[in-house]
Amino acid sequence: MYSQQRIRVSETIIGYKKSDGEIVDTQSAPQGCEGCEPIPLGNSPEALEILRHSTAHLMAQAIRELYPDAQFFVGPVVDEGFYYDFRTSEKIGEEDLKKIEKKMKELIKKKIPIEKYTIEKSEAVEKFRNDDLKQAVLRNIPSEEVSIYRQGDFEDLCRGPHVPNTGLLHNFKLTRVAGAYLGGDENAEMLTRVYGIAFADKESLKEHLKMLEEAKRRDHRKLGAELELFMFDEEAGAGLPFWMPKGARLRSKLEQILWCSHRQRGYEPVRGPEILKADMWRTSGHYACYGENMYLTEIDGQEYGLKPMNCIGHILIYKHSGKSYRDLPLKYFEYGVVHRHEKSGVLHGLLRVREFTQDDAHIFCTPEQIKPVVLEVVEFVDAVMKKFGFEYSMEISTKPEKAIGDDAVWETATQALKEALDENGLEYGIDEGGGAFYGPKIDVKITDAIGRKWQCGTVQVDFNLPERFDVEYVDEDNSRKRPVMIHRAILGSFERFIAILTEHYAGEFPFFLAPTQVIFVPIASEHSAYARELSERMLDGGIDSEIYDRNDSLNKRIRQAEKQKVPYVVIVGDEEVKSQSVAVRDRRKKEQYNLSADDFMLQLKKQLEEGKI
RNA sequence: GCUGAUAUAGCUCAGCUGGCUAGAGCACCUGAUUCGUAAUCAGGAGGUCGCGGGUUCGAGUCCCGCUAUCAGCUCCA
Repeated sequence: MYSQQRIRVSETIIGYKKSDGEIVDTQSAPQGCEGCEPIPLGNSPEALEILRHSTAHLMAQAIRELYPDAQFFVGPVVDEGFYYDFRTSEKIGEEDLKKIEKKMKELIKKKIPIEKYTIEKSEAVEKFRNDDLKQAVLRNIPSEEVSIYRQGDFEDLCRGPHVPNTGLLHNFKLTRVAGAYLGGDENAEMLTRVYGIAFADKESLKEHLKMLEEAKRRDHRKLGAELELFMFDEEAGAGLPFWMPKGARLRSKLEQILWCSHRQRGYEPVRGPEILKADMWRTSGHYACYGENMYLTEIDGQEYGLKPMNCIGHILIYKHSGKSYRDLPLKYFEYGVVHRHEKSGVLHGLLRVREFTQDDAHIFCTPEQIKPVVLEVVEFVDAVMKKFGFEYSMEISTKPEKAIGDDAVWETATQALKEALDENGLEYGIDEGGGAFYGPKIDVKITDAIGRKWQCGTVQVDFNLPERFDVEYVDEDNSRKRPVMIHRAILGSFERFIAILTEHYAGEFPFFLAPTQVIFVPIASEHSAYARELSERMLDGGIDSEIYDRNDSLNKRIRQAEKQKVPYVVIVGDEEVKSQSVAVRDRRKKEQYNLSADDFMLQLKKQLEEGKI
């Protein structure tokens, strides 16, 4: 991804890779390392590991010089760079990062050697006796010996690896400052965390910073405002999205596409109420397990809860009439609006909200049907993901320690999930013990434009709710049996999915989803009638268009139209009216061409068809 | 929820260490202009400076509380 550095730095060896993959630095192997692969300074994963870890230490050294009372916890390398957690009496803000960077650059110029020595753990405990954070680190180290790295006056307990001296650490950038719980424990003290990124060469750093800029440009919150898709209102409440006309058009198109694909796959639409008596939630277990996330209220002395999930509605509809084995598998689906009281700090545009709509379905089936049903759902997921060009990965989560149901059923269900994926030639990871208490599941994770992973689709096998609600069917031998319930969502939620779509396409939605698919720009006012005529034809064909015929210059209206990122901007003037044609600016092809109005309509209808799943 | 930061017109932002009627660009309204592929000109209107307290002769500016947003942490579709 990043350009290979071409400069002499590649001659500098900063460590060795052992056959087992372990990295040793030059401090640990001053004589070299026999049978090891040398690691030249560069952008290989191993070199970056060393580089970034050392940059983290360099940052700590700079922070110590600027804030002498700073105490350090840990400073690891992570996917997107490195960070260091620490505590100081002074508050550190974004504007202080420059100061720290400056100090780091001074230290780089000095080319301070980075030395390593090893002491007994007990010695280390004594050495850092006044530093409770280091004591916490030491408590987590099982070995009897610990290593310490020293650069100038700065020393830190560390396993390494590090570069030989600070002069090799030119290309870095501190990216943000934030708080982080000590040891990741919500109830523990909060430390200051500074994040940074480092590369072996300047070009790669530049590329990375450009990528971050691009991510900002694609941010669905920014695009959502620019394209007038959705909004929030401070007085209405946090995490409660409003869909504006263009956003609602986009969403409605997605809903319709998905609705058809559900019907074609044999799903029956159902709809449950938004609010149910709290006793229902007690029976389901939500009240106990999920209660703090639920919105509860009292009506006529009865406690009610706004639904955080749609399962109960579907179960009650199933139970309303007797079911036979002939009815199974029975697939109920609903665009279910749910409310969950998410913590205020986690709300994030449309990606994390308090009211959202799931493309939810519950499939009631026999244990034998689990496998084919799951296979069908996975194929459905794959078709949808392919339609939008998403990369995704899947994970099977197996039986957790606290679980209900006997092992044999768990085994059958888990095996069914695995086989379904294997037979579909799909790869998956295993999250051992990560299942829900009622059954194993497959999670579908989409990778978005910035490389973030989002859990969207999910397929869960549930033996619990059928039991709790006494759900039954009559089998061929006239005995009453318990069906299995499969909970599944393909998109996850329309809100989150549309956020990801927006960033994925950078606001340039494919034709079949675009809120406005065509913008007409009549050259002069007398051409508006022709534009209106075409616009109405389009609406008949299910295509949304707008006419930009305000009293502005032609250039300005074209500019405004282009800024909407619509697939087609159509210019019409005397020539077009005369020949019943259109002059098209095609955003996808980045071309301009003329064709007859009829041919254009045909082209658009064909493109609408591309939206079918 | 926690840590830190931010909140000025519909949007993006000025407004120095508290000092007379709070500025700009875009958007909006009116008029002129009717144009062949990314910003025509002129005029106008629009803000109890997020909300509520406090300090002060005087608060957009300082302090406290609340609300919302942002960066993370913890959690999740």
